[in-house]
Amino acid sequence: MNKYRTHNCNQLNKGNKGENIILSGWINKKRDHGNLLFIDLRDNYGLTQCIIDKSNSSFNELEKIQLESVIKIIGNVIERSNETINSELYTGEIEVNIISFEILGSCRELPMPIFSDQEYAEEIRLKYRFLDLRRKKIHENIILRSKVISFIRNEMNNLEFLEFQTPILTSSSPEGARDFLVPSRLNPGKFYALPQAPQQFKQLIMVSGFDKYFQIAPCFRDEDARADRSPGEFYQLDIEMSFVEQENIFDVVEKLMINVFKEFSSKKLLYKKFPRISYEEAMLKYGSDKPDLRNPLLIYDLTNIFTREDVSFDIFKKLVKAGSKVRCIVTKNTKDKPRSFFDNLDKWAKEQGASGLAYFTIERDKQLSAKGPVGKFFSEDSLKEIMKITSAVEGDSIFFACGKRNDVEKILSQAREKIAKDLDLIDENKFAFCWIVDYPMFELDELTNKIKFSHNPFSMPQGNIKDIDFEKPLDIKAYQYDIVCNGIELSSGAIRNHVPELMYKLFSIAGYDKKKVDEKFSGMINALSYGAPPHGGIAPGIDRIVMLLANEKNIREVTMFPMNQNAQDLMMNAPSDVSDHQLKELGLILKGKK
RNA sequence: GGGGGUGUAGCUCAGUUGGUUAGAGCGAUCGCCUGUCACGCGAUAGGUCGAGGGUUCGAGUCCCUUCACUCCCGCCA
Repeated sequence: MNKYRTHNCNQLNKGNKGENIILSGWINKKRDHGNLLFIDLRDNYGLTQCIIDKSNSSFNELEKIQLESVIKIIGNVIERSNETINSELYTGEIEVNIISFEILGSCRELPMPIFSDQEYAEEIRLKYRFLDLRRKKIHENIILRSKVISFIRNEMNNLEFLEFQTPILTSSSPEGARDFLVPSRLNPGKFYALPQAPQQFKQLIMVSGFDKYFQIAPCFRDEDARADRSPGEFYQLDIEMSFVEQENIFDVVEKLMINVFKEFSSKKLLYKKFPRISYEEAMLKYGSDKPDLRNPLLIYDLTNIFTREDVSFDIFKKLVKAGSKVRCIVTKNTKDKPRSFFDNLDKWAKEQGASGLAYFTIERDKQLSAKGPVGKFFSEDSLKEIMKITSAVEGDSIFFACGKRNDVEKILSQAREKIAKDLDLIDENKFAFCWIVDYPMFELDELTNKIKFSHNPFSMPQGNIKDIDFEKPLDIKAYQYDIVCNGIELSSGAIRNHVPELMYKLFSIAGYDKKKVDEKFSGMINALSYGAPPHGGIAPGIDRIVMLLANEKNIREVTMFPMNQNAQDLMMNAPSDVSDHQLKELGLILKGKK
């Protein structure tokens, strides 16, 4: 108890009847009956209805006070009559009869209402974030975030992981995302980089012999935003363990995810044991390495159908001959869907930059036939073969895309989502987790046609080191894995390569000579040559986990002070100009603005 | 860097085929109202229709440019 309050705004009930109390909070809502005034007083914890009538000398002043002003109320608790009980409030059986009040913080006219379920332009929400955060839904999201982080920290502690901080000012790394750079005053012309992740540090922690590490780690990447990706900064549950295999990591993370999601959501887990899907299979069946497994639609490869004599769909046949792939999505029992359903999808695909989606529906008159604009090109036998490959039956429809493998994967992945949404196939009350495993170590850069790391250069290639065929680098798989939930990539991780010679070898394949590796990764490579344990880890994204738990589609809804899409903080005006003096001290000259 | 959407009162939105003085709800201000909990009733104020240019007798509406916000592609080892 202090001078501001004896109770919070979600505490009083019938048991407090007759007590003299003090409450402080924001004026959430006023209902003015002329000679009788109701005030809903709000704080972090809840609402309490307060009441005052004309006989009180404070009435006139209170009647005029702005919503969202902060006031202190001295009053007594009275029981409400049966008809006036509000069962939606914890404090709904009582109200506070106001004796006197005091303004603690007055409020100007609001740029946006607080007590409302309306949605507002992002610009105004971000500029007045401190007001936006008073609103119920987002206020609760931020509290949820706090609780989730606290729960995770507790779980990790119980599993005997040690929490360490790693540097925020570190060195720029050549791989990966763009770095945020910080000029060094003491080392003119040189720059720190903010860590994209504590990747090297957590490995060095293992080399230092600490065995099991975690951190709720800030990560900084100067890349463009998406709905599920904050520009600039985000948080990962960074984990690293020594003397482990892939399965040991899965075990820890799977249990952690199950505990977190059970604790904070009433939605059901679709799988108790998270399915493992190889990268290759994911790309084939879902067109993506972050498939939403709630979505029952699957992709099938029909390239070979277009080499048949009895299929006369010449456009596709020509493309297939030139190396294109044909893949399809089957929709069940859609024969009675209106023509517009099919045409809209074709139109939509074209809008996405694809060449469109060909389609037909399998029907039976006397014999099997394909109904739709391209149906006539398929013989009955070819239809049977298609049905065999795709498990399609009469009444189902088939949507085709043809093109380069990457392009087909991409458009069909998007089409899977789009069709499932249109047909309402996704159960929003489920969480579908899965592991994506067996990532390739390298991939071909489409622009330069050179081999590059497809994921993390520090990953351990699969198989016995002596048996790895370095002549076929694109065939090398890595102990590299992602965890995905409802189509959102929650994290990726890997068993690390702790063998320096092997590291040099892999880097050389990606075009880095020994000198460059020594230069760019000196801390790392040096450390590995002084007795490094086998180790591995993972780093689930905290923001995205909370986003899923809060049932939000946008990461700003679970971020207290987010930046806008252009990486600006509209409340704090960041980024901002700096003084000439500051620039001079840092040895920087600006070339001028655009 | 590219593509889509949005931009009208403090807030959320409507505004027909280009046609008189640009509307509504909430909020604000003023008045009435003693049991509301999205209280109710009445009145008043509040507009560079994001900005600039163009077409037209006439533009919120059509065209061009541009800005802001947002979604997507690229990017994100």
